[in-house]
Amino acid sequence: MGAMTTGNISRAGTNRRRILDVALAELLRDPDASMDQIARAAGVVRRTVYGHFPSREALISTLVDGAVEALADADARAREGVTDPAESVARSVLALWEIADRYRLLVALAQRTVTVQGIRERLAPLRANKAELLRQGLTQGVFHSPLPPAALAYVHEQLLFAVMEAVNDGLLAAEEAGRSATVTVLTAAGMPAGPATALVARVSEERGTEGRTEGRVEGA
Amino acid sequence: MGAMTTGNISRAGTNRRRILDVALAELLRDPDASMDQIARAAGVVRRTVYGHFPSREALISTLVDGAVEALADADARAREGVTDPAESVARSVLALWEIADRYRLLVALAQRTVTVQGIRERLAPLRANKAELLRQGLTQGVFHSPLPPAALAYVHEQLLFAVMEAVNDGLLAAEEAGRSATVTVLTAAGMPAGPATALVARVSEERGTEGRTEGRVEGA
DNA sequence: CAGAACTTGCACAGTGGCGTGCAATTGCAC
DNA sequence: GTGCAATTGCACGCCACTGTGCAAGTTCTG
Repeated sequence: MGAMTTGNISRAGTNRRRILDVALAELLRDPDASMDQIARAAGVVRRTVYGHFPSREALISTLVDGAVEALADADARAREGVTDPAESVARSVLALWEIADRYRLLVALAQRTVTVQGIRERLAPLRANKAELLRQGLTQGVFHSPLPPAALAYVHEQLLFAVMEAVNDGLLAAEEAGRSATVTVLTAAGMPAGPATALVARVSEERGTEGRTEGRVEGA
Repeated sequence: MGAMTTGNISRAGTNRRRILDVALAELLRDPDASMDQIARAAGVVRRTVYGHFPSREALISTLVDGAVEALADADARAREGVTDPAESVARSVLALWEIADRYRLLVALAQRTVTVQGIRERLAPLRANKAELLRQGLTQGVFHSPLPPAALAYVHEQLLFAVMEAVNDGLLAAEEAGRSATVTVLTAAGMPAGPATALVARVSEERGTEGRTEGRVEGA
């Protein structure tokens, strides 16, 4: 009884596919989604999922492999025959975007672990400040970007994370990283590389000298 | 017996502080780190942690609040009295970086959920391709960046994630997003905004017409 | 030294997830 | 219809983690 929920599409293949699709969505919405959550979301019982995938890990592996393969293919196809680096990058990104867009709702939300979720939430005020700053810059013509200020603020935030990770992985010296990150943030906002570099050099010089009040913050 | 492990620094305050420090590291290395892992890493028994923080959530909250407060302060101080947007952004980022650097090992690694971890791992080959491409562009003078190619590849990857999230949050139209993201990637690599925009317009136009082979991919 | 504050070690109940086994049911194919 | 494959609905056992209680220590403070 009660087999009217989503209709029994049955015939394994279809179900397996559906499980994979739904699992992608569920898992990236919440990386800790349980097998039961996934199963229910797929309109299926937990036991059935185990019928298709021996373990949680196997399911995830299948998922990731598929996505990455699609991305790699798109990237390769987009770039074949193109020699100019800039055009190559452009084609690559555009192609990747099309694929990634399918996973957009998913991949992007994947960054929201419980922990990271909380952090970025409380970072919202900072981001708002930065957005306002960017808006001014765009209006004054100091910056140029097709992105709205708020989106640019997101970009800046993630950009800093990226540079941090680069430092962690030894791709970049920690001392240089701050200035490099700053220059990159400015250029990402559409400021020409030359002036951006000069500005950062000047400001960072200033900070190095006059800025040193030597005291520690008093608070806890 | 056996109280010789790390030496009993005792006197609560010190311990509480240490627990917070270590917890930050552990939690951001693995957002699902258990109270036991944290306690052990702090050279303390699980029960002791509960002596300082009533629950896991309370611990995390304390942590995040502290970090965010520090960041907000630094940002505010760096920007006071500065009117030029570009300089303001530069000062802000440099200041934030100093603070964030403390959490670098931590925050950056936070993105490595088990799920995300696997994804980015298998994305490595793609990233390597892109790094090589960027290297060429830098050599040829098409791109300009203080970052080494490999680090720039990280930046590009995260940048795409950022734009995806912006789309998800309704800050940006999905159709425009691909092109905007591409322009931003190019400018972040140091390409001037004007040419970047033109290039993307041309390429994306091309893709729109000639590129449409209308067929779906045959594979699974 | 005495007492207070803090830590430890152990034990406990509760919860929630994983992976498996098995019998019953449902649907598809021939 | 008969058979076959997949799905279902329970049933487990197992493990890891959370929070709490309590009786020992241990170390600092006065």
